[in-house]
Amino acid sequence: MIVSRARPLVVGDAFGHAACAECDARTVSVCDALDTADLSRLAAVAAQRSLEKGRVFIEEGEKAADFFNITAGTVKLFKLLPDGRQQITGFAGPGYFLGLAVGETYAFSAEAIEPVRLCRFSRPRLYALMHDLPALEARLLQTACNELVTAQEQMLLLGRKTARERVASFLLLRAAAAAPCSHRQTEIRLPMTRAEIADYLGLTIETISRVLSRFRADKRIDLPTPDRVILTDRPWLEDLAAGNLEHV
Amino acid sequence: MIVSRARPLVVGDAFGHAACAECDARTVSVCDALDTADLSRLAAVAAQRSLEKGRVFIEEGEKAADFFNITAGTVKLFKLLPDGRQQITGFAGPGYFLGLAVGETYAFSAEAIEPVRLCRFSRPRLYALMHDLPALEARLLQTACNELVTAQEQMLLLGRKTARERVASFLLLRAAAAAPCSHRQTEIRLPMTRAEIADYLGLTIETISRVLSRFRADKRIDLPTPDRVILTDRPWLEDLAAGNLEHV
DNA sequence: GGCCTGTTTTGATGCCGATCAATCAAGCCG
DNA sequence: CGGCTTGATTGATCGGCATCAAAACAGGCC
Repeated sequence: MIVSRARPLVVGDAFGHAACAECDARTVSVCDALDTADLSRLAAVAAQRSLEKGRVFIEEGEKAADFFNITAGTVKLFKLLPDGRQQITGFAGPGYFLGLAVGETYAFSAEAIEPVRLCRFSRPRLYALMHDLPALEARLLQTACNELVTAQEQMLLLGRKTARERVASFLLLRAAAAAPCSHRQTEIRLPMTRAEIADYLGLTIETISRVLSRFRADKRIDLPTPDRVILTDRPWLEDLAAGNLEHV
Repeated sequence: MIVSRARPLVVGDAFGHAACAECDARTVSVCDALDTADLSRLAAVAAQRSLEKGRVFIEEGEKAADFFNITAGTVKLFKLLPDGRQQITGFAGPGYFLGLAVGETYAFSAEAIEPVRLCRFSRPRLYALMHDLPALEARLLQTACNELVTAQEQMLLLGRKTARERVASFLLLRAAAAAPCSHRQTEIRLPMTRAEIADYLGLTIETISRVLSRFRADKRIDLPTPDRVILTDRPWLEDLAAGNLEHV
């Protein structure tokens, strides 16, 4: 449930740019790399869309025709095996740039797990713009490197961490993702279901639930509702996530 | 054991460029994106090095001062947990561009698992060059996207595939990596130990060995020596790796 | 050859997390 | 209110891979 915040009415100097001026994701997205004039050019090739929860808007193997920039809500990025096994490779919130694909087709699928708003860019148009705006290309490279680092961290988690370490890492990751909004908060919101957490961490629903219950019993976290978590012992969680404990 | 091939003596038109002309990795690396004139500029900021087996030349957390381009041999990229658990995030052979790091520090370590030759670029110099040569920057973005796709595939493997599926995927990946050299070969060489395969696939040495033995008993592969594998039933391996079997 | 060292293979056992299954809590709607 | 649905929690049991242990093998060296 995204709070639909009241937005100030802004009269833009260019079509589309008005939307950028009031965009919540403006300062944390690739758009931040551009000055006002160039942002207008970017906005000119963008189209805004709203997606209801559950909507799949990228399908693995489809022709990669568009890039996306999330401005509100959360999406999951995932890959499937023929028998239905699912691996979620990441959750993308406001500011996330999406669609960096090699070759002609998407390598993953994407689904809105909440109501989502996003900007859509046609691939050839964005490429053309990249050619003109080195700052944009540099920013995308930077974004890709960030993702790469995140992906490597996730491989360590999936390949070598225990269930408890994975869940601790996940909670801290969520806290970090929410941090830019209001610093040092101990309470986090989980917009995804247990099944989605499980598919992200390479575990099962039951294991997620059990580990969270155990954390609560040990007074490391609190769970007022299933989708709200309060980190009551963050140092301990950090040690666990880093692999410093695991004899406890 | 890399075969040290005899190289033709070439007189380059610029210092360093001579080395490029005789470089085995030239056509499959980022260097391929540049024309002769620009390649000279790239070569001018490069330094060649040889590394013995076992040499760690990038350490996670260290200041990211250099980029590297492998020209011969194989290196492993990995992350460690404090208690020694290791996750290998990838193996890099000739042509691989290395060091794409966000921020100031490397996010992973790198070690030569064979005798290695590589080109080293100082980070600020390469950045400066990127500014001048859009083709280079575009190529690096492309490289980063490729890595991202590979990383996502690996997350699926680590999070959701069984031990047998992982090993099958690994063998096919090795075959594909060797393919550019001589197409459709059924024999592959494994320059890494069982321990390294295990740390790459999120398994143990024993499991790797057992699965390979089982594959051989089932006449899916042959193992003339521990580091040479012949894929005798590639279609079956492909089905298994894709997750289409696993009732067998 | 014979010894040494490190890797791979094979075997016996155990445990963590998966699976199967039941209960619980929270909407939603008639 | 009660029946229905969906997601979360808790319990009982199982199995795949890890762990522990030992044997087989290979290469290097004298």
